[in-house]
Amino acid sequence: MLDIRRIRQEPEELQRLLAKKGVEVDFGPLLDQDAKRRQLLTQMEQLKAERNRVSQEVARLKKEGQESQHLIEEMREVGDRIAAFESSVRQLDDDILRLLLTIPNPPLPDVPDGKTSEDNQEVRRWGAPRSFDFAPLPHWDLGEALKIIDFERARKISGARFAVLTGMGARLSRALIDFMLDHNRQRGYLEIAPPYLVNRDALIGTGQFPKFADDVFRVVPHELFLIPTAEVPLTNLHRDEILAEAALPIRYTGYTASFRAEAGAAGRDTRGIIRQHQFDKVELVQFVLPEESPDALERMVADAEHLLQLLGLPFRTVLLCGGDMGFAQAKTYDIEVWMPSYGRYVEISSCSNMGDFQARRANIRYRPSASKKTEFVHTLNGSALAVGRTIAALLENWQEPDGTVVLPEVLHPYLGGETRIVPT
RNA sequence: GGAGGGGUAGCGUAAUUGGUAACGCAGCGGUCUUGAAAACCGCCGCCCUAACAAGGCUUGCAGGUUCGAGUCCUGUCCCCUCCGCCA
Repeated sequence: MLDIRRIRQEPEELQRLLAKKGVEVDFGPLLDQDAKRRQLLTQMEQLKAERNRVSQEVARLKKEGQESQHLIEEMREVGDRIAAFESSVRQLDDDILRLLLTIPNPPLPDVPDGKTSEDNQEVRRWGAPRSFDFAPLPHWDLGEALKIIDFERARKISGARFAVLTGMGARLSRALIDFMLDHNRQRGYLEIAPPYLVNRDALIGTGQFPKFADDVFRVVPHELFLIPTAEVPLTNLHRDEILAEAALPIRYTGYTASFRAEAGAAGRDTRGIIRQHQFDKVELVQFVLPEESPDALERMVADAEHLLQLLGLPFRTVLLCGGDMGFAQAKTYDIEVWMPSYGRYVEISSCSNMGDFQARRANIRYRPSASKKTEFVHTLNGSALAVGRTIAALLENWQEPDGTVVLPEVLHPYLGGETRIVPT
């Protein structure tokens, strides 16, 4: 959420930055309502000050046994006027908040211009796509041949965009989660196991609501929502809290299933496990001092990249252009893994600096030791990594001509010493 | 799901028939001290403001009654205990 004071002070600059995301915003109505609200607020507070003063006077007169009826009648009328102001101010508050919640986070100045993923900037490349001397299979065919992914039965029990992992598929998934969590913990993140169902305020806090409610599964009649990412519960852990400066940075990692309705993604990635309604992910979330968030983002990307290096999966890292960024992000790096079936790099992690955007929505602050005033922290999040896509990448990149799949060494301890997946 | 008890600043506790939130601890700053402790003084919820002054708001949340609500009324959320159910 944008700071209304900043909108007052530099609306043109904000409009210029938001244009990088391809968003045109007219702050006019918002600023009008803001000005009106502050004017009404002042008048209301003056009346309240009078009422407080006279009420004290009434108490004093009563104690002394003196008549106070005329004051009470006077204040009854003042009370009615206050009530009228209150309802106007409340209405304006609601309107202003509703507008603010729909304005995206302006990108940081070093975010490149551009409209689509074509305009993203590649910043790094690691490993090289393998050249196969046989015809490699896509992971959906491999998964069925190895009997480790069952799409048929998933369709039966749940529908499209679901998968059942079987045998070594399920074990590989569990091993990856374990491996990723251990790795992240060793790099300074505290492991968290959060709820998968959250309330509306949590989703407003991280930015999914109110604008992207259609992408989230809603559990009626409880008004709870299935998390679209662990970012939601992890970031909201500190909603409405004032953190000690000494406690920062706070780094969390957590495994959860994630649930996305994928509204508007019809026809994309329909085969395989790249895009599912339910998928596993290990997430990183950080709360940091504002001045430290740029460095924290670089470090977070390196943490996620390191996992891919250990797994021996070729990847490239791209800095997203404004037009390809999400609603709440101030700066985003995507890490893309080489996916032979696609013949290109595919997103396997997205790491973002959210600036104070989520902190304002979720009211996450800290108290700088130097000053009395509280400040908003900066939040960051990133996947490390998306488990389903990692499985797909491992199967495709490490398949052998005989139909088996070689498992990277780092996973052997997590798989009881198994070194490859063989057909059963 | 049912019954009962509870929610006041980081923690622990106050507040007369309704009269405008008090105290202790912790924390921060200062005095004193070689340093520390102790003692003493100040600060120690939020908003508005460039900042100040002034003012407003704040007893889980949202309403209501009232000149005035921590206190009375309604709804709701959360926590605890017991019963029921349950992995």
